[in-house]
Amino acid sequence: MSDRITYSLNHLVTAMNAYADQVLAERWGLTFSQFTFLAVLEDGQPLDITRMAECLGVSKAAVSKRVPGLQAKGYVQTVADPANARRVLLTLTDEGLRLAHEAGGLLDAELTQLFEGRADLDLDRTHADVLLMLEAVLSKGNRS
Amino acid sequence: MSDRITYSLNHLVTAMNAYADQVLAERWGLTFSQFTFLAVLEDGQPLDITRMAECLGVSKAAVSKRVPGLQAKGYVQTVADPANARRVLLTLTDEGLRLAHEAGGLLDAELTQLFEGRADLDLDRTHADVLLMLEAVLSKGNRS
DNA sequence: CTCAGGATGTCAACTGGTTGACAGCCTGAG
DNA sequence: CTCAGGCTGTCAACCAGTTGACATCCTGAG
Repeated sequence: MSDRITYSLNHLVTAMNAYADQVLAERWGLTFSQFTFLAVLEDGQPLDITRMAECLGVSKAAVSKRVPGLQAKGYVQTVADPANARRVLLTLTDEGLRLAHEAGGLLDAELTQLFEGRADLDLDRTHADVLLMLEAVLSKGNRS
Repeated sequence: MSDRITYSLNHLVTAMNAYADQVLAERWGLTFSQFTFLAVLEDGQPLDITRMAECLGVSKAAVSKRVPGLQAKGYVQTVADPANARRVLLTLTDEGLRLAHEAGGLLDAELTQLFEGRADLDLDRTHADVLLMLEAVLSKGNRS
C-alpha cells in the first residue's frame, strides 16, 4: 500500500470518526453526524437551514430532511422567523443542549486520554500543521 | 465554531479530496474514488473482490457494484481464478494501468507543489504525526 | 406601488454506500 | 467419500447524501 499522506489522513479521520461513533452509540444511541448537528447548533444557535448546511458542509436538502428525525427525538426545535416567513430557525431543546454539552465533554476527554502518555505526540503542534495545510489547500483550490 | 482537532482533520481531508477530485475530473473525467480504485489495484494486482473491499475500506457489495462500470470504461478486467470458481480476480487493463500511473504522478506533483515554499510546513513530520495518531486510535478502538 | 430577481426551504429522482439473506464453491474432520 | 461449515460474490432493500426544479417569500430599483 502506497503511503501518501492523503491516505494516512483519510485513514485517520475514518478511524477517529468510527471511534467517536462507537462511544456515542453505546452511551447515547447517537450517531456521530447527529452529534455534530447538535454541536454545531450548540455554538451557533439559532441557525437557519441554509447556514446549518454550510456549517455541516452539506446541502440544504440534506439538512431539511434530517430535521424531522431530530425533532422527533426531542433534541431540536424549529421556530418561525418573524422577519421571514420562509425561513426556518433551528434551536436546541433543553434536552438537546444537555446532550450536546455532555457528549462533547466526553468526546474531548476520550480524545485527550487517547493521546496522553504519548511523549512522541504533540497534539497542538499537529493541529497547527493541519490548519496550515488546510489553509494551503483552500487557497490553492479557490484561485484556480 | 469550535476548533477541535477532529473538525480540522475532517475539513482538511474534505478539502484535499475535493481538490483531487477537481484535478482528476477536469483532466480525465475521473472521480477520486475511481482513481483510488485503480491506484489500489495498481500496487496489489490481482485482487479479489473481498480483498479489494478491505483495501478500499468498503463493503464487498459496494465493490461488486462498481466493477461493471470500471469494466465498461475499459480500466479494469475480471479474470477467473482457476483455483476457485467463485472468486473474481480484478486486474487493470493496459489503459487502466497507464491512467493510474499518470494520474498518481500528477496528484503527487500537485500535492508537493501545493505545500512547497511553505517553510512553516514539514510534510514528513506531519505525516509521521498522523501515523502515530492513527496507531493510537486503532489500538484504543480495538482493545475496548 | 410593483414587480424582477434573489433567498429560502422542500420535493423528486438519482447515486453510492450499507446490511442481511442467499446460492455456489471449497475444505477438512470423520 | 462426504457433507457441515466457512468463503465468496451478488441481490434486494434500505439509508443518507446530491442535484435541479420549484413555490414561496422578501427586497429594492424604478
